Amino acid sequence: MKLGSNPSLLAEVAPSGPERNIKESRIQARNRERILSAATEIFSRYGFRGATLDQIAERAEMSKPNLLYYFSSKEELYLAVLRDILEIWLQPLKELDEKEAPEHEISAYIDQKIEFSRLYPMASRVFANEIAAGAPILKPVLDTYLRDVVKKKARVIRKWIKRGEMADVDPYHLIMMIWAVTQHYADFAVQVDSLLGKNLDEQHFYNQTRKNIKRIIMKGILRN
Amino acid sequence: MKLGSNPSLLAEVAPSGPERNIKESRIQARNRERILSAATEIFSRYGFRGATLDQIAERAEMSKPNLLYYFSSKEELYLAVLRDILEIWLQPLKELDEKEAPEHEISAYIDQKIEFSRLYPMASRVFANEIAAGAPILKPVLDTYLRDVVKKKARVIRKWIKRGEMADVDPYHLIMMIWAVTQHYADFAVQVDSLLGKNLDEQHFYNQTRKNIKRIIMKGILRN
Amino acid sequence: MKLGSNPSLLAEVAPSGPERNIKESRIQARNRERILSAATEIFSRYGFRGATLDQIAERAEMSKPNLLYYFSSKEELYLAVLRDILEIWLQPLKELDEKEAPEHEISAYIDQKIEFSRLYPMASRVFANEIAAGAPILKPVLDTYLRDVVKKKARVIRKWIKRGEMADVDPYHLIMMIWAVTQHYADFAVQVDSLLGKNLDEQHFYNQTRKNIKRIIMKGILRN
Amino acid sequence: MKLGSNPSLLAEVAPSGPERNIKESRIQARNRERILSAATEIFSRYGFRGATLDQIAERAEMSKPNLLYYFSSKEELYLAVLRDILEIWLQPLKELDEKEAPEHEISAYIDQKIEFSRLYPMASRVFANEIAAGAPILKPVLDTYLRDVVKKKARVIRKWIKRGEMADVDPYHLIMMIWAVTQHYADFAVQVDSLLGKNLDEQHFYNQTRKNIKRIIMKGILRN
DNA sequence: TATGAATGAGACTTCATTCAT
DNA sequence: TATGAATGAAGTCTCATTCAT
Repeated sequence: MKLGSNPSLLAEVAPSGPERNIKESRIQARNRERILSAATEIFSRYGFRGATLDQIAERAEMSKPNLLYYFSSKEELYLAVLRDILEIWLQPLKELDEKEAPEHEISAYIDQKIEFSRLYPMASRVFANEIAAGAPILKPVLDTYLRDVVKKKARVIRKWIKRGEMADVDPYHLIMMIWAVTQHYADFAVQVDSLLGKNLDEQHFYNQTRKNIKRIIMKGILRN
Repeated sequence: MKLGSNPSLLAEVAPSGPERNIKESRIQARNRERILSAATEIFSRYGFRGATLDQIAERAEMSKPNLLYYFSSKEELYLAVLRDILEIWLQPLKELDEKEAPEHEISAYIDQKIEFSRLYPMASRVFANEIAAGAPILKPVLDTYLRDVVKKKARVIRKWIKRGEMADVDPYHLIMMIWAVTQHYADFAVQVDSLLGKNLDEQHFYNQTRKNIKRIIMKGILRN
Repeated sequence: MKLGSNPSLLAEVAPSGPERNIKESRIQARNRERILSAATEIFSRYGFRGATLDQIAERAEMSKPNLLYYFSSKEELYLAVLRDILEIWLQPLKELDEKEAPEHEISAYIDQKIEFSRLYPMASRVFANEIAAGAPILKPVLDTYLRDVVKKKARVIRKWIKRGEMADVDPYHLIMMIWAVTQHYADFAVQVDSLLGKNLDEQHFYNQTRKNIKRIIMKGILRN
Repeated sequence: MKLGSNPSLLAEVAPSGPERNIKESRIQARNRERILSAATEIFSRYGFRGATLDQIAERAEMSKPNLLYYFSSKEELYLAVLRDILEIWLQPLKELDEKEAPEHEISAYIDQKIEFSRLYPMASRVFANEIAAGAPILKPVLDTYLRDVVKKKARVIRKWIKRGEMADVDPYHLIMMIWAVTQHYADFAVQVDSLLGKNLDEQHFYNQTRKNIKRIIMKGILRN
């Protein structure tokens, strides 16, 4: 799934009409994508206020007024970026299946979260910044959409516990713990680099990371 | 330990002399403290760029030029805030003692980190924002000071492992995992609130949190 | 030659393309010129630090941010003004021709310098202020460009002396003397006014000036 | 004569009273002098607006409020500096004596002006800056005091001309020419340095200068 | 769809000056 | 006489946004 091309949360007018419009629509789609990608990068580096439309426009190889043709304000652009992120970010959680064994499901979930950190570290940091700043923009979405998704999955975990398939831990805390641990490698990347050195083989690093996280968490939720 | 009064990183002239000087020095100390406290709050809410000296000055009940009389630029103020935070933040880690049992030491460490999240959530968020933004200011400190402190403590953990007192986990990943999990409750407080509801008893909430985190991590590092 | 339209030192994109571009480029050229003219006036009156962008923008009938759209900082604007001045100022010197008689050449040079003082007294004063202040901005240009131009012309004068066509005076001192005397009437205009009264006919005044200066200098360098 | 200690133009309350006051008055005198000297240096480098009281106070090794105790505003301090300069600057002109031969008198005058440039280049530049900036502060003094002194001496020169002791040149232009040429070496020192190189022996340089200037001017005003 | 030009609202910072002691 | 503390006014510069084409 590509950032900036998520149709479910980002309202897009369905292009319908003569061929010329279709072509233009392709340009539009490409430009939107380029903008969102550039914005993600710049927002992740400088935060909402720190980022400037100039920087984003330059990264997207586009004039500032043209950028504002696609997203009519800085805030709107920021919101679009956040929505995209949230969707990809929640996708794996939605897939937790109570019919499967918790070991398998939770292990797979951790894998996917780490993969997200590896693939979209900048997106992850935009999200982290927004939340750490008190979610001025995203609060409503957190209070409704996020809350509902998590509530549903907490129920799944509770079922596993009731069935005696895993230890009796608070589902919410477990979920948050997994989030915290897996995102840490994206959000605090500089710090991680400072500690471990930057010259590590990325593939190897993420394997190590995965192994260590799983060793502790999976053992921690085993029924004893 | 109070924010803004840390003498080890923030150079403060020791007030010694006639009474008049002491009094003036007290004004200074009090003002510095008020500024640092106000700055922590504002920076945590809006990030470095998003925060304005106007806001900070108002919060500190002080004119802007007077604020700049104490900290000669926004960046210097920000740096002072970060230094203070880093020091308090690392203190508990420094206390890990290889002569004690790892269960006790790590348990105590987790307690202290959670306590920090509870007492200084805003400070924690300033730090998180800085790191997520790529640590433009703090990078040098991370690469030297932080790196050294952690290296020393990684050695302690490795000794415990060698002595067979705990499971064979990577010390760096363990430390980062504890950081990730304990800070999450400060840094992502809004998100936590959205999920758990805000009307929870703080005391009870942190007890729950502590219990759940420890249950998983302590079990996860048990020698099997 | 008009101030602010000097293409040799002040990079200007050559306008070439469809009519629309030409028109816009004309706006640019016109605005640049207006700004440089206004800046010369204000800088001459208040010096670099004393001048404010507000004043310059108002004189140029333009908003301050728009002014900064053309010259991205006060210093850049100042530099542009100085470069323009230096070029016009040195032009006449470059024309000294060793194949002609020194009387004719030096006489013509004095004429041109006085004319410059008459036409661009403000520009001359900006230059004088910069140099008197230690040339914080212009030093590098003086050390290279100016130095080279003068060195070349000193050689011309030495040739005249060798050929016995004029008295044996130091070329550098002669050139500086001419500068000093001719610029005085622009740079110290207020003082001149105070002494001679302001109600003098400008044409007549400059004729008098020219006559007196030439009488002394030309006689002074005659081979005896 | 020392800069900053000129009692004729700079109003000083005559200290009279008990011994203690006299002592303090000595401190006062010393401080005034130090301030004026520091101010001359800073004003010469940065102009009136460019200079800051902070810089001057630091150079004078004094706190800013204390400096303002002696000169109650920046403008007042600047005026004091200018008055001092003007006095020393005019002194030699006042000594032109019609009873002596013009060659001797004018030659001596040039000597003294060059000496002033050599001894007080910074003072000379403060003056130059003020005049080039339109003499916002000094205009009244120029219009009265300076005007009168020069008028008197112009009469002396006219007498010499009438008596046939020198060529028939305009006295005002002659005086201004001497000013222009002799001050040039102080006011445009950086430019002179750029052209001639800085590593010249100062003594030798000024001898050369004097020689060249006199050769031209003295020859120029000879009766033919 | 695209962009050069323009601007109002502010942000940081400096600085002469005053206050209180 | 001296100075730490404080501030109002102003200055440079940035930036999201709009205008005109």
